[in-house]
Amino acid sequence: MRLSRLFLPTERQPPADAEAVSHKLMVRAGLIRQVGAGLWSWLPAGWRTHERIVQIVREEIDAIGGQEMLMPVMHPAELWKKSGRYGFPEQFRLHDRKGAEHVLAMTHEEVVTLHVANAVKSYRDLPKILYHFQVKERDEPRPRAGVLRTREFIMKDSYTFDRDAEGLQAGYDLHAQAYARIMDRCGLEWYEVESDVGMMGGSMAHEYMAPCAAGENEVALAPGYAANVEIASAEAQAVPHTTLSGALSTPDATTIEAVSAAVGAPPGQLLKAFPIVLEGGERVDVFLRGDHRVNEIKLRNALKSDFRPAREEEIGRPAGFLGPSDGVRTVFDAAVAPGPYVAGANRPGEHEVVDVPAGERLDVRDVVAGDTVNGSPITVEPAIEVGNIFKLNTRYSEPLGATYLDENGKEQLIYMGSYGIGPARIAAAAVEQFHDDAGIAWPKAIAPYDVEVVALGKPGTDAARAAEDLYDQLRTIGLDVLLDDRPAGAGEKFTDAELLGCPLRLTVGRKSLESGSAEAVARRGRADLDPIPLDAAAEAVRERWQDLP
RNA sequence: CGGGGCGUGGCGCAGCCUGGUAGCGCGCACCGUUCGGGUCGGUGAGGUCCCCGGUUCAAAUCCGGGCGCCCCGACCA
Repeated sequence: MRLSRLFLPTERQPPADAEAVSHKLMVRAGLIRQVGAGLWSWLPAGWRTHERIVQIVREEIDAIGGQEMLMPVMHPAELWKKSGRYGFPEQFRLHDRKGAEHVLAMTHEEVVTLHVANAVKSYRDLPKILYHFQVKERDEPRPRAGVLRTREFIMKDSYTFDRDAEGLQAGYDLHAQAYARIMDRCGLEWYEVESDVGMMGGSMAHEYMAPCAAGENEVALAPGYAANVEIASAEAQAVPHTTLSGALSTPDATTIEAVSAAVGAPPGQLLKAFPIVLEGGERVDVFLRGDHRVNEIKLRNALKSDFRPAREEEIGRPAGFLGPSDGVRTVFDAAVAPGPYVAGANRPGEHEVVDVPAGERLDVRDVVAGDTVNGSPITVEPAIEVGNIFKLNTRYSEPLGATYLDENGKEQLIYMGSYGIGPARIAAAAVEQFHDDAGIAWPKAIAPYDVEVVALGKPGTDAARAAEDLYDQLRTIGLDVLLDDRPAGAGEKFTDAELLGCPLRLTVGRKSLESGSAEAVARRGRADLDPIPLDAAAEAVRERWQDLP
């Protein structure tokens, strides 16, 4: 492609409101443009990257037996009512001219299950892996960071259909393998982490996380261990017990910090109260060490019930001075070692030292850096979720009637899994992970173009002709080449090339022609490579190419 | 949903407080110059100042309402 003809509007300055690196650079490099909140266009060069990622995903899902198809974005609302997923705040709803209700697809479990329910009759039809790349519409409360969190985005979603849990496990494992290959081929740094399955059913889930500063998730990492902090579990660092005893006057001290200061004990020697009401109405007081935070997802999972914070009148004791009490079910976090703690005295203005007995514990706290897993301290890093795999079991086959007849002619529910990947997020994550002050440094598998040839000197000069010739040579060996043939200065061309971030830059100019070569620079690290002899360019470039990241 | 901020040529901004013919840098067009890190000089095009209403002789500027966008937090089944 000739840069003189490419629609690649680069900007010297980033959008004023951009915060994330990928947001700034992708806009500046002319890859994406905003249309509205969480609504983005992909310009030609950006779309090339998107489609290269798509192709990698396609090849790997095909390789595990996936069959590509396409399902619509607009669905009859009835289908979602049937599955019990109608009316989420994130769901776009609309009416057609006859007044019939429709929704825009947030995902495609309902539709794919509908087809399978209608078409699959026998165990002989199973297993199946079906997938498509399709637009998802989610009315996010807060779209952000360019293409990282949008209201409309393309997702590869695949679905496995199996006769039982073992079959599902096999499909799940296949996807885990495919995902690992996809992440590697895309050149990302990534982790597979355990994740929460949510309230909508399912029994196992993993997320594929690309660590980077703009990440919205946090992952806890230790040798051999990786988990979303939403569910991460680790051994807390021990703290010595308090040496205080008896009643302590703590007027107005209703926060951990205030109590800690008032009694002269570090937060870890305090008990923090978290009064809640379970779904069924039961009151529970959860107590954690004062230096820990409650993790509502872990708490919900541990209690096997949704809950809400208790209102003051339901607590019946002065909020801010809560301690263990006989009248209420009491739960201690796993990090609360038996022994004395400073806790609320259940009277205003007073705390007291209470002895927490040994007994049942639930792990309901957020892990923090320095906690240990198998003796190794964990770190907590921000990361972007670029993919997830999820065991649905019979969550959708049941309401939508997806069943088959087994060998005994007995009707059985189909076991399902669902597996998503966001190509846009992979692209943004790659930018986040691989950039420098000058711009993007794409992994070679997903760069908009493989090589950018920079032609220096005026059109019609020897250098310009040599650049054209090099451009032709490289294209004949199957490389995607961008030729900067614009009538612009060298500085402008180099600056734009570095912004766009193609992995290999070849410069042809008066200087390089003296030795009959093109200068070669690897974008990653801006490293000078051996020059490319122009009379045997194809071979030499092929060689350099292999070593590029 | 809570908090904060912004809306003025394509991009980045000033002007608003204190009302009086809309400005700067970059970009763009043309001419010349330069031609290996955004060269230099000249000429020029381009704006419903987010929208509606009000105050006023006069509103980008003051007042009221609305819309849009961004950031932080909550949320993200």
